[in-house]
Parts: sequence; C-alpha cells; structure tokens
Amino acid sequence: MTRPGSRSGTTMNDVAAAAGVSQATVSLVLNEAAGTRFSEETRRRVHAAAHELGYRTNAHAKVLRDGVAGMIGFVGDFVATAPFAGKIIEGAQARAWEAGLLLLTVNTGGDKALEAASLETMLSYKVAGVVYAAMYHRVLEVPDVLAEVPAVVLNSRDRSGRFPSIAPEEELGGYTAAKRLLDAGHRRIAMINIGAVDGELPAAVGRYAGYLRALKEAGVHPDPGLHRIGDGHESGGFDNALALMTGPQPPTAIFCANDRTAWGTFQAVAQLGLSIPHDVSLVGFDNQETLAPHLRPGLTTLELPFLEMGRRAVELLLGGAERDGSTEYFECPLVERDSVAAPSKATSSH
Amino acid sequence: MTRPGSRSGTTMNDVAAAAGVSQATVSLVLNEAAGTRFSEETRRRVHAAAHELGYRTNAHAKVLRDGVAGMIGFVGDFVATAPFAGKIIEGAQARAWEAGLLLLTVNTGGDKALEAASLETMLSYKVAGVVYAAMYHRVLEVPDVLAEVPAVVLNSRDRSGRFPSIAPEEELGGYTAAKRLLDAGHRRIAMINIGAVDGELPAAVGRYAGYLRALKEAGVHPDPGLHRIGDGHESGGFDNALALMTGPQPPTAIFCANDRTAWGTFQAVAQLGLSIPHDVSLVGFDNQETLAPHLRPGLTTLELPFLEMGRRAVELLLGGAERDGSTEYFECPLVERDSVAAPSKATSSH
DNA sequence: GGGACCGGGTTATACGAATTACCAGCCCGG
DNA sequence: CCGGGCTGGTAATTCGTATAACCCGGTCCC
Repeated sequence: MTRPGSRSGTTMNDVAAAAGVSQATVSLVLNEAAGTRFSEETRRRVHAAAHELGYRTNAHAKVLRDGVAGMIGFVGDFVATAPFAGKIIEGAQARAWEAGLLLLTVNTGGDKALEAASLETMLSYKVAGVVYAAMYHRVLEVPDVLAEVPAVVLNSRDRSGRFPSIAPEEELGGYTAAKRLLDAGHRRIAMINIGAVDGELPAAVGRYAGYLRALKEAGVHPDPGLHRIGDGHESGGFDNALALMTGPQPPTAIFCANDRTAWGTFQAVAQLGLSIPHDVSLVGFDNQETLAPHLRPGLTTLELPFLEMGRRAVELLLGGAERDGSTEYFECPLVERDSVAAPSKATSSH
Repeated sequence: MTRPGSRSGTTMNDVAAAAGVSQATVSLVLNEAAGTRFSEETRRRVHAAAHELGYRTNAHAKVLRDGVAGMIGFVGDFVATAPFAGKIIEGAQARAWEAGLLLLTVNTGGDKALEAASLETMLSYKVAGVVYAAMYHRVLEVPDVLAEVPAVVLNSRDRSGRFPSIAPEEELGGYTAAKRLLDAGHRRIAMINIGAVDGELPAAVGRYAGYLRALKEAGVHPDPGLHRIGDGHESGGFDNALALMTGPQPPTAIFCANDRTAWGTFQAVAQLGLSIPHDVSLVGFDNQETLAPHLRPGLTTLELPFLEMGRRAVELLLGGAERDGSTEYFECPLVERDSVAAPSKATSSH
C-alpha cells in the first residue's frame, strides 16, 4: 500500500540522485526558475524522479533561506469558538489561501498568558503578519510584541492607535434599524440595548446613537423610558420586552440591539399572547444565521459583515506599507424578513 | 518606542557577539542543555544579551535541524465556522498547547481541492500530526496522503479503517433520551429524526436504534407513525411536530434528534396553543449552547462532548504508536432542564 | 613529574532548499 | 587558431540552530 518514497523525508538530494543530476538542477527545474535552460530530457527525468519518490519541499528549509513564512497568525479571544463569529475566520482564511498562505490559529479564551506565549511562538515561526481578532466590538489593548510584525485589529479598535483596525459601522446600523421602523409608520419605538451606553461597548453606544439620530431626523422625541439596557442575551430581551409590553404605553416597535435579545423578545411577546409583527414590529442586529432566519416570523435584522471583515484584515496585512492606526468601518446591510409591519390602528395597552 | 533589537532578525550569532562568547555557548546556555557546565558569569552575560537584543529562536532553523515541527494540522469541513462545533477546536487546541504545540487550521468548506492543497502545505511544514475533523458524524473517505503522518479522524469514522476515529456514542444517546421519557411515565413517544435511517448518517441511525431499544426494553411497541424524518433544521422540527400533534393520536412526548429540531417543535407547540412540558414533553440532542438553555422552558437534551473529543484527538496524535483504525466512542451525558414532565391525565387530541 | 581528569568553553558540521558564480564543451567568425 | 557566445549544466554558499567532537590550562594523585 505504501507508495515508494512516501515515508517522510525525501529531499532534493534524493531526487537529484535518482535523476542523475545535481541538487541545484532539481531546485531550478522544479521551481521553473526564470532564465535557466535545461534540456527537455533532463526536466522530464527530474519531474519523474520527484513524482516517483513523492518529493515534497521542506517548507522550513525554504523559509529559513527566504526569510518569511507562508503563514499568518490569527489570534482571537473567543472567535474560533463563538457560535456566530466563524465567518470572520472563514473570510480571513479564504483571503489568506488566495495568497497561498495558511492560518496559524489560536483562540486564547481571554487568557493573557496563553496569548503572550502563542504570539511568541507565532513570531518565532516568522508569520507574515498577525490578525488580532475579538469576538465582540470593543476598544482593546494590543500586546506590544505585535509591533514587530504587520498586525491588524479585527472587529475591535486598538486603543493606542498604533494598528489599523476593522470594525462594523454601528451608528449607521442603529440608524438604519430605527429608520426602517419609522418608515413603516412607527412612532413609539423602543430599543433594548445590549449594554450600557456610557462605556466601552461601541456596539451599544453606536447603535443607540444611530437610533437617536433617526428618531430626531423624523421629528420624534425619544422617550427615555423606551430605551432599556439588556445584557445581550436572550434573557435580557425577554425581561425587558415583558416590562415594555406590559407598561402603561407599550411601544409599537422594538429595535433589539442583537438577535439574541430579539429572540428573547419573541418569547416574551408569545407569552403575552401577542403576535409579531401585528402587535409589535421588531428589528434585530447581527443576522445570526442560526437564529434570525428560523424565528417565526423571520427576523428583519442587520447583518454583521464578518466574512468581508475577515477578508479585509488579511488584505491589509498583505498590503503591508501604510501601518497607520486608522479604523476601517464596514457597513451592516439590512436583511429584510417578516418581523416588521405597519403599526395596527388600536394603540391598545393590550 | 521601538525597543532595542526588536527588529526582526536577531540571531544567536548576534547574541554571541554581544556576550563575547560563541554561538554554541549561546545555544547550550539558553537551552539549558543537560551535562554542560558554564560559569555563572557566562550564563548571566548570555541571558542578558539575549534579553537586551530581544532574541527569539527561529523556529524554522530549529525544525530543519530537529526534523519535526511544533505544529499540528487541523483540517475540517466546516468545523471552524459551524455555530456549535467550536468546542471541538477549543478542546484540540487546549490539548495541543499543553504539549507546546500550535494548531495550523484550515476549514475546507467541503472543497476537495482546497483540502488536498492545504494538506500538502501542512505536510511540507512537517506537522506533528493531523486531525481530520467533520462537522457532523458520518463515515468518510480520508485522503491517502494522511497515511504519511499520524492522523486521527474526529467526529466521524474512517471508511477504510486505516485511521483511529473518535465519535459520539449515538445509540446510547438515543437510548438515554427515550429512557428519560419512559421513566417519566410516557408511552406514546415520538421521534423526529434528523435524516433517513437507511444510509450513512450514524447520528440518525444510532439515535433511532437507541430509541427503539429503550422502547422495547420497556415493553412498549413502537408505533411506526411516530417516527418521522426531519432535515435537522428548525423547519424539520416545526413541520413534523405540527403533523404529529394534530394527528389522530398525538404523542405525549417527543424525542428530537437534535436541538434545532427541538426548537422547531417548540415553535409548533406554541403555535398550537399547547405548552411544554404540560401538554408534551421534549428531549433534544446536542446541548447547543446558544439554544438549549435559552428556550422556555429550558430544553432537556444530550450533550455532545466536543471539548473532550477534541482533546482526545490530539492526545491520540501525541501518543503515536498504535495506529489501528478502531473508533473510540464518547458518551453523551444527559443535561436536565425543564422540558420533561409526567404525561398529563387527559389524552386529549388537543 | 607525568598521566588522568575536570572545568569551561570552542570548532565544525548537518539539516534542505535557493541562488550565484562558474565551468566545460561546442560552434562560429575572423 | 583564437576568442566570443551559447548550451547545459554543477559547485559552493547561505539561512539559524543543535550537538558531537575536541581543546586548553590547571589540579590531583600516585
């Protein structure tokens, strides 16, 4: 069964010996080096021998000589294991592969020691660059050691401003969501946020700012009681939606700052015997593929363009050069489904 | 800002020059090679110089000399991007890191050409082994090239029997699920499967077999009408649950062969105005973390032990040696939540 | 006082591929 | 008959590390 030479370790010297030529000839022929001339017969023999022996180039020897490896480091906090962020890796990997590069992946789980150690290891492997990715959009500290290679911060922003960053355009997303509901005719539009708007959660801050802007632009005075702080999970949506819908003046529409929150809202609405979108319209955020399309009715939401963001991160790495610490923002497109309708006439307090 | 020597490329020779010793001395001191003796003063100078210059070993040079790299290849079809299988990578990576190894990850998205090419690249990097992972449990063809290194099939089984495989114990899982419902007092127990039981879907086949075994053991004659073939998605659960619950003799309990199917069932049950677990009890499968705990009521389900399976795969690789093509099965523990209760007295046809 | 031994290092080589410089033979022109 | 150019290659060097082999000066012991 074992093909001849399939045991690890066939080198160019072996091929050279089998073909009756020198190692240099093998190298030149196999790499089709420019400006060299070998007879057809020699090329044939070299290729035949290489094939016969199952020759495979030793990447380490090559890197040692050439200086840079065909690998890109990808370190994330939870990206690899997060249920929805897989696309971010998929995009990065796809772009890397187009350039013939492989991804050396580590997800640290937030462990700083592991992070430091794996970065060291990556650098010792002479990676062509490092993508430093975060599961959710925030402002973070980038390890100093990344200054030694091309590095890009993905789905977050570098506090120090040393590295280029890639992040979703939260404010525009929030604006688009609210505008969609306004355009449908709603005026009492609640927002269940995924965290406080004071701090370092650009998603919460930005989406809220966009929501406010859309309201103001439409001449709607925002009711502070309609903005609620959830926790980003299903339960945050459930509890807040329950409170909103059983309050004195329930909203006719709710913008949930992420899809999980929207899901909780679905469950609360169902529990109250109300229906979506008849009694209340909903817009989510994230377009989480395991959730948004499968809710009944399907959830209208904004898509986080993770695939493109991942691609772009690697693209920036490959481009090299610039290295300014500016942030590139990605627009989140609206994905229409069936959770938005015009408000019903009766402004019932159920 | 740039620390001295932080420019890539400090070698042992630089350190040696700075410390006034030979390159060999640097190597021996830094690696604390056994059986060598250097004065405290020399060691100090070497360490100081290495630190000062920001020396970092060149992994490629080391691998070239030593023959084997500190990397493990991980190739999966969709594992990296699947919403629930992240744990499988997390486990593999954790175990690898304990051995000081990094994961070289590729998810092929089912593209055989990409798969072949990335395996070639991985082998050229002299990976210590390869984990060949699948998103869902099936019997698959393993590329021949993997015979050249230690390799393990993860979350699937190798058809050829050449490689050790790791898979969940489906039959026992199905048995446990059904038994949980039987123990609660149910007799009319439906199963919504995730695919046909004729073919190459061990999850569908095994879980069904376990379900049948539990029924028979309890003296319950299985009603063929209660076994329905879904598609593994939410809609498969929804449609089939609707059909079951509106049929002439609805079941008092349903075993859904995965959590997404269970979710669809939740939505169907809600639509019918029924409640879980009062009108019908449910057991799922997968313990999908974004789903099962957040349903209302929480879903009782079986957990796929992906973390342990991932760990074990790397463990087998590191162990080396054996290399028989046997399959190691992992038990799926029951996770109790609140979707199971005793059947209500009234055998209402709703 | 001469060999054995030990502390404290150094020299040289190998790993596998890429690349530069060179070389041998042949043909051709003048 | 000598030099130049072309064809078809080869020899030697480089990358950075690990390690086996060796070396030198001083002690100790008989």
